[in-house]
Amino acid sequence: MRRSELERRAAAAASGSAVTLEMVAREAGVSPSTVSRILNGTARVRDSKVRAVEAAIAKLQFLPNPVARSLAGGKSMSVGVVTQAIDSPFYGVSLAGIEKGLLRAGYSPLFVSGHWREGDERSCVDHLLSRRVEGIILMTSRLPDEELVNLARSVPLVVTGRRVDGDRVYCVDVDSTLGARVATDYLIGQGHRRIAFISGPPDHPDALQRLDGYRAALAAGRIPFRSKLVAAGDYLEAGGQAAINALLDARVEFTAVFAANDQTAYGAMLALHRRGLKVPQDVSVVGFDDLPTSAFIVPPLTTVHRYTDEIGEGAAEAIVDLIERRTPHARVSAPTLAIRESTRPWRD
Amino acid sequence: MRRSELERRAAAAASGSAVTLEMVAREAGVSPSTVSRILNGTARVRDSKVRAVEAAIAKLQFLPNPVARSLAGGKSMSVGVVTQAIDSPFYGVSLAGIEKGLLRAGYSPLFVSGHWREGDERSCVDHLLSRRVEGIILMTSRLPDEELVNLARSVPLVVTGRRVDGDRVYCVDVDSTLGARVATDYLIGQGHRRIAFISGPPDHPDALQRLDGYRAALAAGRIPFRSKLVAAGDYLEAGGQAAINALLDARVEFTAVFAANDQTAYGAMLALHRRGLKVPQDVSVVGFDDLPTSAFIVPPLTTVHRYTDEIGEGAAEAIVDLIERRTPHARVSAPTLAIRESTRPWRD
DNA sequence: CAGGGCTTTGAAAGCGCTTGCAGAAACTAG
DNA sequence: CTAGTTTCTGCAAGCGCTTTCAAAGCCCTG
Repeated sequence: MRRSELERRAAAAASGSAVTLEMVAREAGVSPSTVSRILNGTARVRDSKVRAVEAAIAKLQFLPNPVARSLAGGKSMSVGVVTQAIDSPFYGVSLAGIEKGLLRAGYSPLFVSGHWREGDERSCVDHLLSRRVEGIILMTSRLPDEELVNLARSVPLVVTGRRVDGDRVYCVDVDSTLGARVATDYLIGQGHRRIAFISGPPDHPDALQRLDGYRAALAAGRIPFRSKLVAAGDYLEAGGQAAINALLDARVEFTAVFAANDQTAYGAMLALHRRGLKVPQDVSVVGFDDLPTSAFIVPPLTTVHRYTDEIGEGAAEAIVDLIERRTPHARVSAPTLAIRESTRPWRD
Repeated sequence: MRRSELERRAAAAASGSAVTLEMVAREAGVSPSTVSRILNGTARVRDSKVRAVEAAIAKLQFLPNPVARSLAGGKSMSVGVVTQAIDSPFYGVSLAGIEKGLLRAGYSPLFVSGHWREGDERSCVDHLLSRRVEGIILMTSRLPDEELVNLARSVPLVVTGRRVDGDRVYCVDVDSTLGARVATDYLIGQGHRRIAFISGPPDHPDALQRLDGYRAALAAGRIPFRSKLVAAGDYLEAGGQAAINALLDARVEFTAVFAANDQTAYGAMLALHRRGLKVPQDVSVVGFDDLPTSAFIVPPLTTVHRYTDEIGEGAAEAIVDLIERRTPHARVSAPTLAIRESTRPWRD
C-alpha cells in the first residue's frame, strides 16, 4: 500500500507531473478554493462535496505542495533549530526529541549548527530567517540577550540552557544549579570534604550555574570553598584530562571530583587512571548529563541525569505554542542523580 | 555589521515587510526580470545595470525568498537526509559532514530519522518528496534495493553503508569488510588464536561485511572459524554486554574480542570487568568506528577508525553532483586501525 | 411565498520569483 | 547610412496554493 504509493509518486515526479490541487478540484467537480478549504478546515463545506473531494484526493494520491503553501499562506510550517554541534552526544538526544515533537504538530525542523561561534550562529539565524521559518529553537545560544529579545520581535524563540526574558521568548531548561547541588550534596553525604570541581567553559551560562550549585552545596555542608579545587575544563574529554593533571601537578588533594559534564568526567577518569589512582577506591567521580554511554563505561559513572529528551520535546511544544499564539507551559523534570559505581563513601 | 543586519531583518519581518525583488528592481530602475537574471547569472546584463542593482540590493539588504524561488523555479535547493537515529554518536559526525558539504554548495539539508524501521523510513521519504527535495541521502537504509532503484527515478539518491546499483544512485561507504579484516589481522598478529566476534544486527549489510572480514582474516591466518566464538550483538552497549555474558556462560574460551562497533565494545568491556576479567591483561578488545569517546575510556580502545566525516562530506558532494548532472566521484579513505591500550600481545 | 439572515461556494487576485518571447538597443558589415 | 546580427531587457504568464469578496443557495419566519 504505502509501497505502491511511493512508487506512484516517484513515477509522477519523474514525469514532472505532480498532482495539483487544481486537478483534485476538477476531478471532484468543485473549485480549487473549496478543496483548499477542506484541506485546511478553513470553512464549512457541504458534506457531499467533502466526500467527493476526499475521494478525488485518494484516487489521485494528492499531496499538497508545501512550497506553494508557504508562499501563498506566508507560513512555512517549519521551525529552525540552532544547535551547537549536531555531532555532540549530548545534543543528539534533544534533537531527536525536537524532531518528534515538531513532526507531531505538523512542523518540520530545519537543523543548523552554530559550532559555538557567535558569528556562525548569527549566519544560521539569517539562513533560517531567509527560509522563512516560523519559529526558532536555540540550543545554548551564545548571542547576547538583547539580540535575542530583538530577534524575537520577528519570530518566536525558544532557548534552552539559559534564561532570557522577553516577549516572545520562552526558556526550557533543566535546573543546572540544582543538578550540581544534588551531585555535590551526595558527595558530601558520602563523607567527602575535599571535592574538586572541573568547570565548563566560563562563557557558558549553564557552566556557571553548575559552579553555583557546587558552591551552594559546599556552603550548606559548611565546607569552605577553595578555588584551588576548581580546575578549568571545556566540556570535552581532553579538558577533563588536562584539569586532573593540573590539579595533581599542583599537588592539590581531593577525594572526589565533580565534573561539569560526562565527557569531562571521562577525561578525568582516564587521567586518574594514568596517574595510578583508582576510581572509586582512591577518588570518587561524578559527572553531569548522563550520556547513554555513561552507564556502560568502567566503572559505570555516577552522574546527574537530565531528561534531555524532555528538553527536546518541551522545546518543540513551546515553540509550537508560541507560533500558534498560545502560552507555552512546557517544563522539564528536575535533574536526578543516577548513582552508579564511580563513587564510594569516604572516611578519613 | 552582521549584527545590525539581523536587527534590520528582524524589524522588517516584524512589520511584515520583507524586501522583495520587485522593490530592488524599482530602486535600481530596472525590471524584476533583470534583477532575477543578475541574481542567477542566467543572462548577460549591461555593467551599469549590474552595478545599480547590486547597489540597490546592498542598500535594501535584500535577501531572495527561497520559498518563492522554489515555487517559481521548481527547484528547492534542499536535499533530504534520512538517518536512522539522529542521536546516535556514530551518525552525528556524518551529519555534521553532510551539513558542511551541502551548505558549501548552497543546498540545505532536511534531516529526518527512520528509527531503523522500514515503515518510518518510507514515510520520511514521502515527507521529503512532498517538501520537494532535489536529492536524498539515505544513511544505512533498510528499504529493499529495488525500491531504491525505483525511487531514484524520481530523485537522485546517495546511499551509505551498503551497495546499490542503479541509474541515479551513488554509494559512498567505507569498506567494512576491510576494516574488520585489518582489526582481526592485528589481533592474529599479536598472537591471538581464539578471537571472539560480537556481531551487529544480522539484517544490517555492514554488520555482515564485518563478519566477512573477520572470517577472511581467520582464513588468511589459517585459524578455523568456529561459530561458538560468534555472539549476536545489536550495535548497542547492552548487546555487547549480553554477548560477553553469553559467551562466558557457555564457557567459550577466548583471549580477544572483536566487537562489531565501539558501543558494543563498551558493553563488552563492562561485562568482562564485572566477570573479573581485565582488559587487556586477560582479554584484548577491539572495536569498530572509533567514536570520539573511545580514545578516552579506560583503557583507551583499540578500534577501527573510519573517516566518518568523509562519509558525510562525500555523500553531500555526491548528491550535489548527481543533482547537477555531473558524475560523482566521492570516495572515502580506507579504514585504519587506531591502536590504543585495550589490546596486548598474547602468548600461550 | 416574499423577505431576511446565514451558510456555502466560486472567481480572481495575489505570494515573490523565474523564464519564454519579442521588441529595443547596440554593433557590424556592406 | 541601411540592412542584418547579436545583445540586452521588459512584458507577461505562470509555479500551486490561500484568501477576500461577493454572488448563490438555503432555511426560516410572518
